[in-house]
Amino acid sequence: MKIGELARRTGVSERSLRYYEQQGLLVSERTPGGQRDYAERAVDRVIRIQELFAAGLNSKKIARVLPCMRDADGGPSEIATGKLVTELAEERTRIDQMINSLVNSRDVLDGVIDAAAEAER
Amino acid sequence: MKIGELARRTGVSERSLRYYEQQGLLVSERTPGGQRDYAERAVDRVIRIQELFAAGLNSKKIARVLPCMRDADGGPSEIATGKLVTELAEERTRIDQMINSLVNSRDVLDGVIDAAAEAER
DNA sequence: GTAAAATCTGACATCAGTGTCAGGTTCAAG
DNA sequence: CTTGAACCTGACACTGATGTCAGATTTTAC
Repeated sequence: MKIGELARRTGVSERSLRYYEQQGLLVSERTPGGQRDYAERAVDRVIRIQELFAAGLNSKKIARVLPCMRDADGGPSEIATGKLVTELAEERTRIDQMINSLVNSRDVLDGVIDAAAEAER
Repeated sequence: MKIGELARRTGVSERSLRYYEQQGLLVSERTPGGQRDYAERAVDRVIRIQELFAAGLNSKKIARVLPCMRDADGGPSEIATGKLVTELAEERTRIDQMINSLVNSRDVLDGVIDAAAEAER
């Protein structure tokens, strides 16, 4: 599939898809004319990348993690080194805290929304 | 309490505290000499602000939400308008999606970490 | 073959919170 | 007093993913 379709199906801009490739996060075949041609699995991969970005990992770290995760089809093509595992454990902790923080914020917003509904009646 | 102590107790830099004040998110008394003097409740407030930032709200929106939330001591000093409620509901949806995304990423990292532990033995 | 749509590369802009530094003032302890 | 620590304002830099635009090329539809 070409870049336009991938962008549409993932909700990620073409700009970002090219950037991901430049950062070594995403690979593509090329047509004889030089246009990108993506495999079907690219869809899942792009979504994972987006999620990892949202989780606060930068592209360098994502590039190191990606080969270690189980792909849609097969098992992981690489095993994380001890150093990477340590770093990922830290990220994991951070993500956990982030989730707690988000849950708090969600509760706060709910409180404000409820108070407004309460006041209305 | 002065800015240094507040920074220490909240883990937020002095720079950020001054920025919050500039954005109308945080108020402070001033000593005769012009130095900031915070009330005890500022601690909780700063933490809330940080959480709302982490949840992706910008300072302008936070400034609108803050007066509508229940403070540590009393009830909310303002009730959210219909327009604000609509916006907050959207934010809430976004935060929910964000949480889901983070949970996914956490699971992915766990998978990588587990696979490494698995491989080691 | 032609025209429109899609894609290519490269460059520059943006966002918004935060880091950092400079030069000056205030505060608190001895 | 004096001195060092803490604080003040103002300004500039940065980060790094993403938006956007220009000009050229490829692809697709007719």
